[in-house]
Amino acid sequence: MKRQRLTREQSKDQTRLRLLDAAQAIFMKKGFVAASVEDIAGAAGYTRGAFYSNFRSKNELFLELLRRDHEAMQAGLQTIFENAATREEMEERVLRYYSNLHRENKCFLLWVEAKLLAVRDGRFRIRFNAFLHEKLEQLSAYIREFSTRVGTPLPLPAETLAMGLMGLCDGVQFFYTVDPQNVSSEMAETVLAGFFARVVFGRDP
Amino acid sequence: MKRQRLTREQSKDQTRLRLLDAAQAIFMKKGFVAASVEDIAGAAGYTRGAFYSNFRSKNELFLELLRRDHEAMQAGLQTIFENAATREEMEERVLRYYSNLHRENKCFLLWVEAKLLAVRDGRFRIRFNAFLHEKLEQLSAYIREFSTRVGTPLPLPAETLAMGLMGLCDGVQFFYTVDPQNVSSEMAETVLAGFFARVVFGRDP
DNA sequence: GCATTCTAATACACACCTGTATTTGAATGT
DNA sequence: ACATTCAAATACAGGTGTGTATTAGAATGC
Repeated sequence: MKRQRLTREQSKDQTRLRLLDAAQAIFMKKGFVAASVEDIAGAAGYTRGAFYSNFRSKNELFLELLRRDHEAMQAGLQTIFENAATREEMEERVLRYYSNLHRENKCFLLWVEAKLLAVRDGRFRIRFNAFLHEKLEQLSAYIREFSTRVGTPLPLPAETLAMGLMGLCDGVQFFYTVDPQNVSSEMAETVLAGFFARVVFGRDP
Repeated sequence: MKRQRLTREQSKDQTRLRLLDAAQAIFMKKGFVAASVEDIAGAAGYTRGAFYSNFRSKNELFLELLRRDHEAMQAGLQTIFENAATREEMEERVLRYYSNLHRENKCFLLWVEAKLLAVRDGRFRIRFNAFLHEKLEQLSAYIREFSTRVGTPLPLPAETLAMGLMGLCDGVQFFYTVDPQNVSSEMAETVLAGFFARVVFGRDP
């Protein structure tokens, strides 16, 4: 266990990372607006000096946070289509992935906060919407890919399906997040699976 | 145009109403957390004294605001089923209502803010979830009513349909609200109508 | 080893908000 | 008319936050 001296770059990267992780936790707990720069720096074990030396503003840090999660989710999506199999297996895999999204998606609240910020801050909106747009396009591409692989034409245009499925998932997850007492994880799954199967496959799950 | 002296009760009701309307506007513009009691009172043409004399807290006022909108929406929903008609006309009416919700729903952002607050404030959550729960139950009831009227069994349990449809609508409207440039009102309508028709009617709109 | 460079801490000056306590003045009741 | 009551304004006593400017000290380079 050698704790050797860190070079400047290593040290700064470490600080940056700790600030990002701390900010994520604080944003989850208190919300973006209520989270102060002091809270974040403090939770990471620094003072505001470290924060402003690493990020121009809270918004800047937030976008970085979203970029991290955006890339992670993109990577997760990619794995579904690897190791192609029979049509039945593909359908089953896609359905299970979709109807369990609400359990995985740890950063959901972050994206909701970001959307609200985007509504009110034009600068932020431009950069944020780039993520949303990319997400929609990637999902559309996967949907087309799926259609080709299973050899069935799509019931609706890929873009329409993409937006509907993302919207549905977000909407249902919001219910689940706000009121897990009444809206159980199983209920959310039932809804997602039910709608997905009817819209995409035209049958029951 | 007689501007006669107001009685105490009238005057207080007026103040209360102005505060509520001002708060709604401010919450929309700046968000609930960023809105200060001073902002609200100021926008209504009063000082904080008037605010605290009419509401216990910002949360309290917020719940009142939600109650107003909740009742208005409930009333809107009720009108669809009045003047029963043929099966085709009913389906058409329901479909049009649903796929245009995102245009009417002026207070959408208020409900998003409320959900975020509910996640973080236990007291608020209990009272807020009562609204959500009631909304879900009412919608389920209407769905059952619809099924009876058109004489077709439901493709999914009424509760499942209710949650899915509400979630879908919320999710799609969020896209539309955040990025109306890329996600047009027509696009939102297409998605809502497409999903609704496939899930509920098992056919294209 | 000494000067330089850069990260993070600290100092500063100011802005804004909260909730309660007290006061003011208009509406009410007799 | 006069005393009472109540809505809303104002006074008060803090508390928290911001961003910049300056400083301290460790890493780097010669």
